[in-house]
Amino acid sequence: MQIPVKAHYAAIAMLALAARYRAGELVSARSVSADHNVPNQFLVQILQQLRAAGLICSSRGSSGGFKLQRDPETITLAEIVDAVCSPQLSSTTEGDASNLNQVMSQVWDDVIRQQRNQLEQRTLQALLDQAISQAPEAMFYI
Amino acid sequence: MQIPVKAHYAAIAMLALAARYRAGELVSARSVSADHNVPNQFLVQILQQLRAAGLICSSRGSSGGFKLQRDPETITLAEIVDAVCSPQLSSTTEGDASNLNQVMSQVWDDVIRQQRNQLEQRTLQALLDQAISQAPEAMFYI
DNA sequence: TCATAGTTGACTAAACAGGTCATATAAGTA
DNA sequence: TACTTATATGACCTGTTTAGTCAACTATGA
Repeated sequence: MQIPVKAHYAAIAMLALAARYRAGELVSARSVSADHNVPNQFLVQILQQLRAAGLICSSRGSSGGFKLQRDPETITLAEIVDAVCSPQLSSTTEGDASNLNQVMSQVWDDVIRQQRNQLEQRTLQALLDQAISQAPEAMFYI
Repeated sequence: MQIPVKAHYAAIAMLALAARYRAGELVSARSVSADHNVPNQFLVQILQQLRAAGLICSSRGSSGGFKLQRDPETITLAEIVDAVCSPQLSSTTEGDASNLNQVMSQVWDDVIRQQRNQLEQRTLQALLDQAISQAPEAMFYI
């Protein structure tokens, strides 16, 4: 019932890439970690997972970096979280004896499902728009 | 983003006590763990935390046990979860440089807050009613 | 060629999850 | 009083996850 820092960093990185998406620019891991205060090596690990999930792609060499694979409108927060968080195996709710067990399992499932809905309803573009609207000097901090 | 089993057990125990609340009966830890398939020693630990939180009280000796401190209508799932889960210190969101950090912090806070609302809106009595309505042989399984 | 930047894999310290065990203490019952 | 049931408390344990770090390798543009 707590958001992993890893998911936070992943979202920040995706937003940083989204900000440069229209321009078609590559963004380096180093610049993201410097601009947004994310531990560099940890970020690298996270970016690899985002790449493995097909959300971003990369190119090497000097002036290499990362960019989004798809339009920010089509990427949801749920996908980002899924890419960097554990498999989240569904609670099997096996041979419970009592019906209290069953009722509570239903309740927890419902809570989890509603939370997931929230993540699915937020697109990267919407988050970016929110960030831009809150930036004091427009694009300066992004 | 996963419900601890500890919270599940705590809710089961509270429901078991709620079922006997009107009759004013004490319920032993042993009977709860036997009826609902909860590890006994672990349950004892959980019951102590619920007592420390003021949700239940206990009496010792043979034919001792536990009972609710308040009416099931006034106890929410949020209180139960809080009683057995870690302090959940609010994310301080300290000196973040970028506004992407700020925006994402807001988003996570919102997600957490909505989840909490869900837990606050479910009273122990409502859960008990749900369990009773789903029991094949009425009170037999409770 | 050489600095830059992504790729890969191993490693670690600390916290948390999900418990168990042993012992002490209190209270009802015979 | 002795016995038994049941709560009270604290230490302990195993495995997994979190939040990282380190080192070595590979590709590529200038």
